[in-house]
Amino acid sequence: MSGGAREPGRSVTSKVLAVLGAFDAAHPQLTLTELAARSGLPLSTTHRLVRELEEWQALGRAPDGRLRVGPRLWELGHLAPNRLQELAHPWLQDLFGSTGENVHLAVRDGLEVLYVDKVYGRRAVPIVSRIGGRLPMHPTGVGKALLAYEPDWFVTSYLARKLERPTSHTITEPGRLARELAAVRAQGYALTYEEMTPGSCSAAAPVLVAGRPVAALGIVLSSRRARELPRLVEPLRAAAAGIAGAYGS
Amino acid sequence: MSGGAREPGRSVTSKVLAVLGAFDAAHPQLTLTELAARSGLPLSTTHRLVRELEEWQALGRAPDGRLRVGPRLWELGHLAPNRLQELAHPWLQDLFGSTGENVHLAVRDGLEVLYVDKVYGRRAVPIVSRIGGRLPMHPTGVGKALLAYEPDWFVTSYLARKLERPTSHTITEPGRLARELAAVRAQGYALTYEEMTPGSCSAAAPVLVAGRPVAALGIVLSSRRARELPRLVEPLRAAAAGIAGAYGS
DNA sequence: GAGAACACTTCCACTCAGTGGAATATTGCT
DNA sequence: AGCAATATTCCACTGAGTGGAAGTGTTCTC
Repeated sequence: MSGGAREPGRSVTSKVLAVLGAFDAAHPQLTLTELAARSGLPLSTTHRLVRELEEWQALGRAPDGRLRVGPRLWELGHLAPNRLQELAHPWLQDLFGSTGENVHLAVRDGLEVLYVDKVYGRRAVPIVSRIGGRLPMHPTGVGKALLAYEPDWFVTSYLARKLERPTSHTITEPGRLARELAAVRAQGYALTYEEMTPGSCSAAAPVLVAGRPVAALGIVLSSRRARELPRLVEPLRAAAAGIAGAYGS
Repeated sequence: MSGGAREPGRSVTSKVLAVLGAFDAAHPQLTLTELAARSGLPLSTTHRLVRELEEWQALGRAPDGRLRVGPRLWELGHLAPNRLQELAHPWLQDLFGSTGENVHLAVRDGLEVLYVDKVYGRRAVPIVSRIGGRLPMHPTGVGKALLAYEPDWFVTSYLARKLERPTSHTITEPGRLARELAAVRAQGYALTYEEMTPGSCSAAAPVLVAGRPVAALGIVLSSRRARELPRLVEPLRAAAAGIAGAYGS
């Protein structure tokens, strides 16, 4: 038999979405073969879909010929209204203006933090967070700030899993992490030291609206400057409170 | 006959893209009926596609139930690597820091400017440009800065069309616009006064790499403060030159 | 430079997923 | 309530989509 019998029960739309969904922060560019493997589709099917998506500029090519998200999706993505970001951005900007440090805003999405906005200047420490990117909660400042205000059942189930350990400073022992979160709740902000990336440390404060952690505001600097963090906590909390006030109304 | 004969010659993928493409800056949210009309698809087909796209969070719902671009596309869009933005952002940030004014970066795409980045603070004048948005070239500062450095044939064909006239200050008379562009080229920057939006004025400088206008950097303020523009031109040009230097290498 | 390993592209007979007009349900407005 | 606009479901028909296999190009290694 030469003709292909179609695999039953899968819509074309879902295949298009599988192709798009194969791209993520860890795999921003892929070869056709990788894309086929990641989307679970036969190579020839992937090839045809890619060609159409490329024609529409939904996908593009990196200089080396690998596939990546194209300009049309970039444009489309920016159409998604994001009330939180629009409203919070001026505060991030102010905070950046008064401190000169990397500032970012994140929300919880599932068991991860999703970065929603980021402001950085010329002499920024290179940091891992990028807008639209995701990181686990327990090694990040914003993650801890958010997690500390989640209900107990959520925290318990979060801690019950095997926790990733990106650096040797990452706290993964459930008891210690639980105590850490209690401290965050008590003082109203979280601190990290090289728990996610060697060489950087951070402070973060939750944006609490009616007691619910709708977002967290974080500030990141080189770990050599860790002792400057305490000075930054007050402006950080003030900005977080400002965002909370604006968001609540 | 009750069953639908399929319209021949159109792939499902193209229909999915037609649905997504129906959203633009002028129509960020649509009802199902509007969406069907804009994408040129039958209502029932649109409905089925929308349901799948919604399930995958490629589309979402506004509070009033209208459809809009969903979080998954927002996330996907941010994966599109944008070398220009990443590299230029620190300069916009610096420029904002030293002036406190709205700053944005745009490229030419076809006959329009496409806004690639924007930095604004708490007391920003509300301006029309938004990241991912498009505007015509002749009424905007960045548009004029870009157009002035395009080859003659391009400018001629641009001016030959009927030009939109968003405000009474918009220059649409081809001869006058051509002279304006010559002046821009002579002085190295463009100025506007209420040509796009009543109440705002702007200055813009091209980012020239090997003589080609790869982008333009603009600064926008309330038109009541138009006389402050000249002071801003030098830092603006310096930042544009900095971006050009970084981009060229 | 022969040969292998890999990545990409094209081909084509088979068949079921997608189709869209019409019927029905829901919502909003007067 | 009565009407209009909008959203959702239904279903018989069929060609668009399918994917294995063969063909082409590119990049290694020996």
